[in-house]
Amino acid sequence: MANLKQLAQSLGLSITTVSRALDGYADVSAATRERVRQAADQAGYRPNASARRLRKQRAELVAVTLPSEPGHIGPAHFLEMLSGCAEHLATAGLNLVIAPVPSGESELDMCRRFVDGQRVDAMLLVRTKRRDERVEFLQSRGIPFVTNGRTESAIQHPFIDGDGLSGFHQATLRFQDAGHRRIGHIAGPQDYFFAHERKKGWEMAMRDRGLPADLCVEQAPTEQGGYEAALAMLNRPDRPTALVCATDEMAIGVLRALREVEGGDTISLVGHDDLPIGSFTSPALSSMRMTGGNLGRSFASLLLRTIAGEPAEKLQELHAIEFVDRDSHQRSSPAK
Amino acid sequence: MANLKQLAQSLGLSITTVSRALDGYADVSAATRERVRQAADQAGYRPNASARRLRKQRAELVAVTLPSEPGHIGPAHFLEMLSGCAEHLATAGLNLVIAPVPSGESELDMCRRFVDGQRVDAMLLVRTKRRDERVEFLQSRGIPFVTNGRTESAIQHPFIDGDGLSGFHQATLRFQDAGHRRIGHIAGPQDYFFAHERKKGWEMAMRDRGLPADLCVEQAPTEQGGYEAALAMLNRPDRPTALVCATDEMAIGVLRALREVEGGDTISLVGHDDLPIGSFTSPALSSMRMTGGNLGRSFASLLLRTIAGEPAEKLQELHAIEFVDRDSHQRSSPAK
DNA sequence: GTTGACTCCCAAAACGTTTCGGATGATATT
DNA sequence: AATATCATCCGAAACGTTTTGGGAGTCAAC
Repeated sequence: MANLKQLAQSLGLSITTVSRALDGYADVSAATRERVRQAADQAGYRPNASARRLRKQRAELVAVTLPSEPGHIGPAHFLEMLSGCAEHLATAGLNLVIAPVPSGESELDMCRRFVDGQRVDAMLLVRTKRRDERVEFLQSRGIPFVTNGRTESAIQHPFIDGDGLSGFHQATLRFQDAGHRRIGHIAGPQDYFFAHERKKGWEMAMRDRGLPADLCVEQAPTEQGGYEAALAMLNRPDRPTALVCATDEMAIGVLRALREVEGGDTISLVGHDDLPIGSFTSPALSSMRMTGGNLGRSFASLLLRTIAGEPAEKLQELHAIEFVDRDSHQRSSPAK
Repeated sequence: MANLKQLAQSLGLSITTVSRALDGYADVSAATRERVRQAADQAGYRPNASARRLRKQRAELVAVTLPSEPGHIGPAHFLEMLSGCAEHLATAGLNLVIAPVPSGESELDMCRRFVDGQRVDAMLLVRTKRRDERVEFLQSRGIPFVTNGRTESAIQHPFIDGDGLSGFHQATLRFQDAGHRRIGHIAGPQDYFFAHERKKGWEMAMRDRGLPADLCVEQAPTEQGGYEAALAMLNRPDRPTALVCATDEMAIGVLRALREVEGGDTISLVGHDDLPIGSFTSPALSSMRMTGGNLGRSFASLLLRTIAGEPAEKLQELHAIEFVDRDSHQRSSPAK
């Protein structure tokens, strides 16, 4: 409501002094500072955001791009992560704006809009592709950004990622140790870094034991995708006895397929992401998850540090994957 | 990168003319307009957002408050709704910022921060309570806002809501028509408007047929809450034969309880929200959903219209509820 | 009584845009 | 030939803040 000029006038002080008093500068006497603070409190004064942003040449905003895949925007806990991120950013005076890609516009155009209009101080990119044009653009412009998931970019950039390769490697080995030989992989779209990495982990484990890595179907990372991929795979004569699934959402679709095909209830399954819903499926879904605590907070911290100018090399977090043992990974001993 | 001054200089024009040319005013000749546009395009010029916001006294931002209930932020499709809203707002030059409530701060303080700092042109409130202090505050300040869910506020305000009372009334009647007499309700927290409304619908239907409305347990609107509520209700001697559940998430918890108690597989169940996951549970979850198409887009439209000054009375949408028949609502004929 | 240090305060510029109120010629009207 | 009309353009103010570069006054030291 009120602005600095009015506040200054009512106090018989200059705008400068009021501004500096509120910012706690030492060159205003303690008495005046207190008097100003009281008046500001009482008037409910808050500095006008646009004016400060203009003057300080900072947008006080960070944008997160939302993928526009039809009907699917990311795992169910994604919003929770964003919320944590926004909350932590807010302590530094930054707000988080969500930036879905409008139909008819590319993700690149959207980044451009935000960057060239100086609407943001940094960006958060999710669902990175192996070769990601958003990353290339932001690097060329020198805008700070952090990605959720690595890329194959030649230039380093800050990221947080789970070590999906190791995770899927280990998970596949576990199935092998339990006696499984025909272990299938329900893969996500291979242009996504995470999906490619998880598939490589599975492949590596199969090769480790001299087994063929041929039971693989690629599909959209959704319940429906998992369902369709599983149906396709289970109709093969060399049907797998265990499935390693790129995401929990796909795994939930797989569960449905397992209920529908004969003998499906003997097939073991593990997903990835540890969605809360996993405890409530039937059978309860075994899964994997990234270690490392509050993800949103970590993103916020990385964003703040990259804005502050820390080098990318120090802002890369690769977290180990841990297993979440529930029921679906040991439904029966593998036949033959 | 470039600003108006540089652009004007390089064209040998005044700042005024360049600005007006880009905004398509009629008092700059077609030839100059074209010349300016070309130069602007080529320089990748975008007006500085902060400067425009300051000058136009508009924040070009809308904030949506995120509930801070521990571990739960809303139904799984909530982000999708936000994305649709953000996308539509963007066509009017507005961005959507997400505003989680920091720990130690009330939702009210948060609204205050946004409003008094003139950081937003409007707010979107979700998970409204029957008596909602955020609503009261925004009304007192005269800031445009739209709510997801009605309130009991004496003053009208724009909202979008589903007619939960009718929906739950109808659903309960359907169970009665199928022969059920003991129909329970798994209720959400009653200070939420939607939860209260849904319970009233169930109660009304029970009373319609002279049945007691005593089989009701209130719990957190989460899978866990539904699970616990169901366990409590199923251990009663007068165990229900059918359950009407305030949300799908609670219903998914109920499904788990039904698997764990003896005879649980004969109990019918319906939820509300039509989460995508409902097709993939076992049994597939019958549900209800609000009619009315793209919810996010509707919110955006209401927000724009209330910012434009349309009266609240014209900005209230109460949508009918439709049923989504899958398997869980007819698991067996009711015993006795 | 001059100098220097120190405390407290302020005028003015700057951030980049939009917009108000003309100014300047050229053309049409009387 | 004077006047009105029109098409183009522009200077300057304004939005509300932060920050630069002092200015005035007090006090102590020389």
